[in-house]
Order: sequence, then structure tokens, then C-alpha cells
Amino acid sequence: MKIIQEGSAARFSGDEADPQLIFDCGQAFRFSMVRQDVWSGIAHGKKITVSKTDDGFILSPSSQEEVDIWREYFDADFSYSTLSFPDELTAQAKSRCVGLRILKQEKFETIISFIISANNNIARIKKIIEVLCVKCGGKVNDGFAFPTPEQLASLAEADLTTIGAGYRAPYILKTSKMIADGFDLGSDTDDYDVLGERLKLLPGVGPKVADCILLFSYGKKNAFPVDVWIKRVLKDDYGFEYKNSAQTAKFIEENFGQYAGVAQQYLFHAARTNRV
DNA sequence: AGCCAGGACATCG
DNA sequence: CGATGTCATGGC
Repeated sequence: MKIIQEGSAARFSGDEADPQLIFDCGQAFRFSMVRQDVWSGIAHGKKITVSKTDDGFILSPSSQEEVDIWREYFDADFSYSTLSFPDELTAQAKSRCVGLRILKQEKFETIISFIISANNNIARIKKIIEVLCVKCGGKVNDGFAFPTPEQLASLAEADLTTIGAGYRAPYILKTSKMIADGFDLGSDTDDYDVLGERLKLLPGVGPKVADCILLFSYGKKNAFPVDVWIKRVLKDDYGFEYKNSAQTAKFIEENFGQYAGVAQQYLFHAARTNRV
């Protein structure tokens, strides 16, 4: 995407982008629609507003120094409009998701968010995360930033159960403490498998959550999170019965290739919006 | 009342 | 290994 600074805002244009799809597809939990085609939320400790335009969106406020942060966050250097998939079903799903982009979010926030996502639904995930931020995140304008590992680790387990975290409360605490104590999260350039094994050392992170973290915060577009929705899609539409992770990984690589994660998002969103 | 939700984990055989 | 039961919580 092309990014042009316009006063205290930045105009992103030239590639598919729809805030509605970007923020309401279950990858990010801290944005909400303030009016039609306008979404607002907090990322990187800043409150931003994202307004859809004819050929992209306008992000405000954004200073010249911040442009690279948001360029990366909105995956602006990747072309979704020219991305195509050979198989008909994915192509069809993509046509229903024009403007969906995969955000590259902050690692700790993504890790905790998807630990909370386990056996949970999106509306409730958002609610729990919001209360979590209010409880111990730093103040940002009229809202609260996502907590740091230290802030979250300072909570008591009872604090987390009272906000509805349920049985995930100890996972959240233990993982926060490990990261606050210096657990090595690796870096984006590390190998997909190595990072996955590393992330799964964190309590509450299994195969599916690890894939979400890798796809949504490490930029690993080959990561293909397999949740209950996708299992249904693979079974009903591809005739693929889930048996184990190795067999699934092989099927996914062969059928969806290096951008399997993007295909997964299209299939996930299409499936989720299909059955009312 | 029971099932479901962007599953992980311990405990079996 | 693979299969199975369990784990909070709220919406439907």
C-alpha cells in the first residue's frame, strides 16, 4: 500500500483494505466500530481511528515518525489484491473477504489474547480482554493499553477469575511471569517450527494458539490455525477428516501453500458469516 | 437444560 | 503415540 502523510493523519491506499473485515474477523480484539466504516481501538500504546476510503483507509492520529509502526501493523507492504489461490473454494471465500488483511500485532498481547481464546467465543474474549486492560493496563486517552507482562504478572489469580477468565487464569499468570522473567520469544526471522515449539512451552499455548500467535504477530503466513470452524470447513468442503496435527500439516501445505494462513482467514470468516 | 465457543492439558491404554 | 474426560463462563 502507498502511505501518504496528511497533516496528523496517514492515508493508506492502493490495496484491498476494509476496517470492518480487518477488525471483525477474530484476529484482533481491541477495536470496535464507532460508526459505519469507522473503527477505533488501541495498539502500540496509542489510540487510533481507522476510516474506510474508496481505495484504502485513513488512520489518525499518525505522525511521520509513527508511519513505519502502522505500515508494519497493517501489513501494508503485502499485496492482498494480487494474491490468488488455485483452489476454487478458497478463491470463492476470498471474494467474500475483499479488504481483509492480516494485522501484525504485538507479541505479548497476541499471546495472552489467544490463551484467553481457548474454548471461548469472540464476544466473550473481547469482553475479558477489555476488563483486563482496565484493571491493570496503562491509561491511554479515554481508554487503557494492553498490560505489560509485569503489570499482568502482578495480579492475583482471583483478579483474573473474577473478570471471567475461568480456568485460563493460571495460564495467563504463569505465562506473564515467564515472559516478565525474560523468556525468549524468539524473533520473526526464526523458523516457523522452532518458534512453534518455543511458544508451546508457555502454559495455555497449544498447537492452535501457537499458530494464531505465529500468524497474527510473527508474520508467519504459512501458519494455519485449526479450530472448530476450520475443522468443519475441511470436513464439509474439502472432504478432509482431522486425525492428527502431522497429517493436517501435510494436507494444509499441499493444498494452501506458503500463504495457507491467509487462506485460513478467508475460509474462517466465510464460514463464520455464512451460518447466521 | 444442554450445547457451543478461534483448545489445552492430564491421564489413561 | 492416540483417544478421552475435564476445565469456567455466558449466550442461545
